[in-house]
Amino acid sequence: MKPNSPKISRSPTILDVARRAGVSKSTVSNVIRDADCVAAPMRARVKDAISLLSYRPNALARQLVQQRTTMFGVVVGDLANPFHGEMAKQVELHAAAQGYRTMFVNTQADEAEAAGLESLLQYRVAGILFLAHAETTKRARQLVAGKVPAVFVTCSTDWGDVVCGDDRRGAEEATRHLLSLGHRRIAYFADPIVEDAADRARQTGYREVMAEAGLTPTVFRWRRSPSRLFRNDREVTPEDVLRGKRRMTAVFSSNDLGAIEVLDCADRLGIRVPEDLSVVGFDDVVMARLARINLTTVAQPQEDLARLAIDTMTARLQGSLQGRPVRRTVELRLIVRGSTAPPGAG
Amino acid sequence: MKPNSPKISRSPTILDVARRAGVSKSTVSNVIRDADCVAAPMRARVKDAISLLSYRPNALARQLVQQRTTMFGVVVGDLANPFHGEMAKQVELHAAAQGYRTMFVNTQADEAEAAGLESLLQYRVAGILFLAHAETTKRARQLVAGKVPAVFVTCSTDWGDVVCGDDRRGAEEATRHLLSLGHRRIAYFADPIVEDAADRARQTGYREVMAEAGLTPTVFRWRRSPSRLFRNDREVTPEDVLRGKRRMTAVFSSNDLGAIEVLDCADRLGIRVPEDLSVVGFDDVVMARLARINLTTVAQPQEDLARLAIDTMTARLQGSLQGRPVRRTVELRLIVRGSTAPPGAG
DNA sequence: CTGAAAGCGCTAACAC
DNA sequence: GTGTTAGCGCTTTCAG
Repeated sequence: MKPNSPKISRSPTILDVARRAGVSKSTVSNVIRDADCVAAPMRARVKDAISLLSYRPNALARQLVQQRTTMFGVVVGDLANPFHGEMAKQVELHAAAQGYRTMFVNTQADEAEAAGLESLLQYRVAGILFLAHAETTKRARQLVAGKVPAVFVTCSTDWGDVVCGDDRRGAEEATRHLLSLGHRRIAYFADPIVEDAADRARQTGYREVMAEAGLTPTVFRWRRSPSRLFRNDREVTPEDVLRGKRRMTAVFSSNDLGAIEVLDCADRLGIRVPEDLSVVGFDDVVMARLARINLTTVAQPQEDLARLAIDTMTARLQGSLQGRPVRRTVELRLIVRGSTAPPGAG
Repeated sequence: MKPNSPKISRSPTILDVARRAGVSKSTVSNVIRDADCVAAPMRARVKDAISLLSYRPNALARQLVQQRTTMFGVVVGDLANPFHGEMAKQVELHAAAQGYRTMFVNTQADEAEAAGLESLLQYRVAGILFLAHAETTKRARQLVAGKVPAVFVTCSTDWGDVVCGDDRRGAEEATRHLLSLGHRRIAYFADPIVEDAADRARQTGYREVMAEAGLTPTVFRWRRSPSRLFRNDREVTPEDVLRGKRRMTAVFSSNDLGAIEVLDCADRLGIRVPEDLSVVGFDDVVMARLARINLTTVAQPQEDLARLAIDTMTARLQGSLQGRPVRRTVELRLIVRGSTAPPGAG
């Protein structure tokens, strides 16, 4: 109604700044974008007006007109999982260092993932980083493939760039470590929360080294809630595996959480680690370092992985990386702690 | 140059859909916003066009014109910390359930926090949730106070809504538990990563119950990297505290991570838990449940905290909550596990 | 119930 | 160097 009643406390726009400084919109725009075509005194005047009004550029408007955003979508399996939490942190850190904000999408349920991805795409994120991904999910592919670059960290796919550790070599090293200690009956325990491709690679490393040594690989798989152990879809108890004459003397777990579960079982069954049972994990989560856990494990260099992932993403965005998906791996190294020893060391 | 060369694979806009369906822009808009003023056949025609072109609304454009976004900023101290990881997960989940996306800002360094907040404000986030906050940071206040609603979860301030556990009562209960087991020399160990206000409240609970029982409170504080213990700014070793005639028989730690650190020390010093030393933590991180840790602790109901935080935020946004900052607390409860026992139980 | 028109705050040519 | 102008993709009055 009253034409000159000011809208209360609307945040100032570039136009307000321009009026205040007595210049035009574009001069202000030039100043805030650090364009080099503005005279020093003019620039100072504009900057004064900016801080006077405490003007803050509207990223939405800018990105709308520029037709590109500086946001990444990050799909993370479960932030409560310490490995994912740490990875997420590193990814956010490196993205921020490159001027990108991150939108997180927690997922586990398939439906949530699809909805989350859809929403990320509506925000026109510049790219999507997958810190977890079920390969079986064809949905993700049809949703994002070709629209924005996707890079998969610590998980795998054939339709996007992949950054991960050399899982197979890592598993080989772990298995060799157990062999060199004198173990012969070494089991592989698969935790289903490990991505399929990573699990396969680790399993392959394990199987190969076992075969080389003339030993039979034995693979078990956890099923969650409540935790139960399966071999070839036949349920077996941890007791079956860890007790008796034909018992396993060592377990190589596909991740640290699984390894810690094995420690728990051992404790319950009164089996001593490492005297009666050696355990090796994978990831080197912070927890693994605790004196009470003290787990021998294959360390994943989370910071390197995150940096490489962000670098790959920005390379795609700048066009310095083009064409077919690439796969970049980093070396893994075994950290020997107190959960492994020669069999019968007690 | 060639006026009819189509821009290659630009994502379709509302206008493309309108043309394809032979209607006007606003009709399409009415359809995608589920406005009830569109005839069924028309709506169907538009929907066909939408899926034909696989049109996806541009959230940036929408939010620019609506002058409000559906994004929350989330300031998180350290995602690698399992308590924060879990909280972050719950917050993301509940925000998503209310139709809000979350932008995470990792912080620890003061500078990073300011830069992160600035960037969140440029994105015009609808509100900011603090999952960690150093009260000393006056910067945050001048940056966000009055601009967008802020809610502080598990940390405190006087310039925004606060959602947290009843730290004092929780600490009282923990201390009483130790007293009732027969302990008299009970120390409080403060971990500096716990927010100041929370630490104060927990300490108060501890001191009060000690005083009631006619006992002297004894407070120690960790300093990080390398972990060293201080009392009144005088360095003392864990050995001083946990060994000898005047040794403490119980430790109440301001968080689980600190409590686990105490377990580590005990292990190194050959002190048995709980026979020679009882330990109580705070938070109930997943780790605390491990058989090897098995920590008695005050549980924070992370999901309740997250839900309450999001509810508070949305209430502010809808205007159903107005005026001065509110403080909402949830009850905490003690989980008794294996790290506590009567003194000299061995 | 549908369509035309006016912006949201900003950038990016392109004249002056 | 600086100002003018035309949109970015969408919502939202307001006439038909």
